[in-house]
Amino acid sequence: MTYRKVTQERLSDAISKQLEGLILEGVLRPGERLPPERELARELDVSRPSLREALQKLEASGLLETRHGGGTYIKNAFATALTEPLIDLFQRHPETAYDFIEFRYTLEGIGAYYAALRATEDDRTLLRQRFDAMEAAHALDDATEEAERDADFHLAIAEASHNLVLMHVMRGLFALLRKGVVFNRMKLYGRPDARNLLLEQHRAMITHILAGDADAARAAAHAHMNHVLQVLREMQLDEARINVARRRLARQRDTDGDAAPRTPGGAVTPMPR
Amino acid sequence: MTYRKVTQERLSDAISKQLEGLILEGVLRPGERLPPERELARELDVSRPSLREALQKLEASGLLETRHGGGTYIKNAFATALTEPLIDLFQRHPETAYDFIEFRYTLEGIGAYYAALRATEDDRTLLRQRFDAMEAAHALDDATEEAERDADFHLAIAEASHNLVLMHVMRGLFALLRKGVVFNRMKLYGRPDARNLLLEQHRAMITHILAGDADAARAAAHAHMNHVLQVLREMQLDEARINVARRRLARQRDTDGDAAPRTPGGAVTPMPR
DNA sequence: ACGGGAACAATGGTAATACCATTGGTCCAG
DNA sequence: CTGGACCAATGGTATTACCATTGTTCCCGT
Repeated sequence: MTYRKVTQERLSDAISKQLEGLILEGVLRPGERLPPERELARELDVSRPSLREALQKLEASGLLETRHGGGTYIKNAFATALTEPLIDLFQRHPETAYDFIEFRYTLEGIGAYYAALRATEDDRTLLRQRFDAMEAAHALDDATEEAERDADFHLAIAEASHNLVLMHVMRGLFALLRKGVVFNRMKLYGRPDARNLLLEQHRAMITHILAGDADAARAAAHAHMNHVLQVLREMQLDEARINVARRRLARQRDTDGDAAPRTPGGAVTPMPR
Repeated sequence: MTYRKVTQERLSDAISKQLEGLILEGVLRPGERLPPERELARELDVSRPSLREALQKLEASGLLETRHGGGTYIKNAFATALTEPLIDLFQRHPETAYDFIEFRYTLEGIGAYYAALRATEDDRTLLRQRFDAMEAAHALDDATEEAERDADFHLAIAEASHNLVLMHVMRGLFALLRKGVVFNRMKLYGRPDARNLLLEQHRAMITHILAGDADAARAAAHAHMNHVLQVLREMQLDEARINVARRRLARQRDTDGDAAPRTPGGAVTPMPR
């Protein structure tokens, strides 16, 4: 018979494990600042040295960053590892903005779908908060602020989907957006009518998510991303894509061959073109 | 002119760097025992806490092993030197395996869909090559090799989808998979019947992609991931997830409320459960 | 009113010390 | 010779104090 090892886990390991879990689950968000060591130690009811050992370990694995005298901050190692290569890509090939939206189309759809099914009460509260904040920014006519709140809203959905991988990837992508690497959201908001439209699309998403209607939520998300793509296209951002010979070839097959949209029924998975 | 940053390196970092050097240079050999902390601290002329922080970091990166009351020992560096911090993060939180597969379900589906529509002749050639390689490994009964070729095959599909963002994210995911989770795959391949089944699922995918049947390709990808999930589930890997209270709550809503699978027709976007 | 700098509070980094827990050996009693 | 108790060595934890850096606030001189 095998006996359960009573190991007596090391305290610092237990701490780091717990913090690690919180980061993974997204309770602690990237960029967020941790409570000061003294306070955190008191709350966890451990000594500061033990806590520090735990923090050291997490910092070693790239999940934290400490600034002497400035606090401890959460890094998103996972998201950056996954999206870091993309920065380079976007800078050299701006035409990938199309791919970006196409990719988000799928992710936003699935995120909204799962969110409608899985959102806890906490999630719902957060969602409402984020939407209200976005609406407030909208009323203030502050494009930059609204773009930020927009991103927050989408991230809240990703969190509510309770798929950690999806959430982290989404965070990585939005980190790119925020840095303005991909394209300028402000341009999007610069258009007079588009802003209202965007808000309504967001409203549709949250409504269906809160109602628990997964299919409708996904459809709303798809419609939203579709619209974003439309605007993008009008801006001739996709012109640049012509240069990429290989991809043009590929697209030709796609558009020439099957002129009819390959989008099955209402439950569209792939992005209509 | 740019000034050299007068960083004021952290003491514990300096210590760990030095020890690390000694280990990697082979001055300290694997299996060897380090002097007791008190003594070492005295020799290096640092306090024991500082030394301990350094040791913790080295232990976290797998270069050391400490036994309570028994001393500190050098571990074989090369056995663990390659494991990146993110990898063991997943190892320590096995419950993310489910999310991982769920996420891949969507990505593989959409990847196969687009690949069927957009694959160039070059893409098709590469796909065939990768599949043949996988089949060859299968015949050789080499589980590790087959897992590698398996990953290559999936990446080829992502490339053929001609969505650069999708491709890069997929690469990132597989980078994680190759190192950390590969051993999970081995278990997968360890099952006698499963191997054949997996191969057939892959065959279905490539067949439909080459035939340009996007819907069928996506369905095949979904079926494949679904099967992987099934096996994973049988291994009770998802048992560990129970501990995460917040997420359990969320899932309950999902499974209790909507017992009927929320998967519309054949064009399944969300992952059936 | 404005700008600059000094003072201060907050916060991470280092150190010293004491005590606890585990390990492994030694030695004694049976 | 064996079992068990004791003990020393050694890593783990906690407490405390103080130093170093950062960021802010607020006052003073212009």
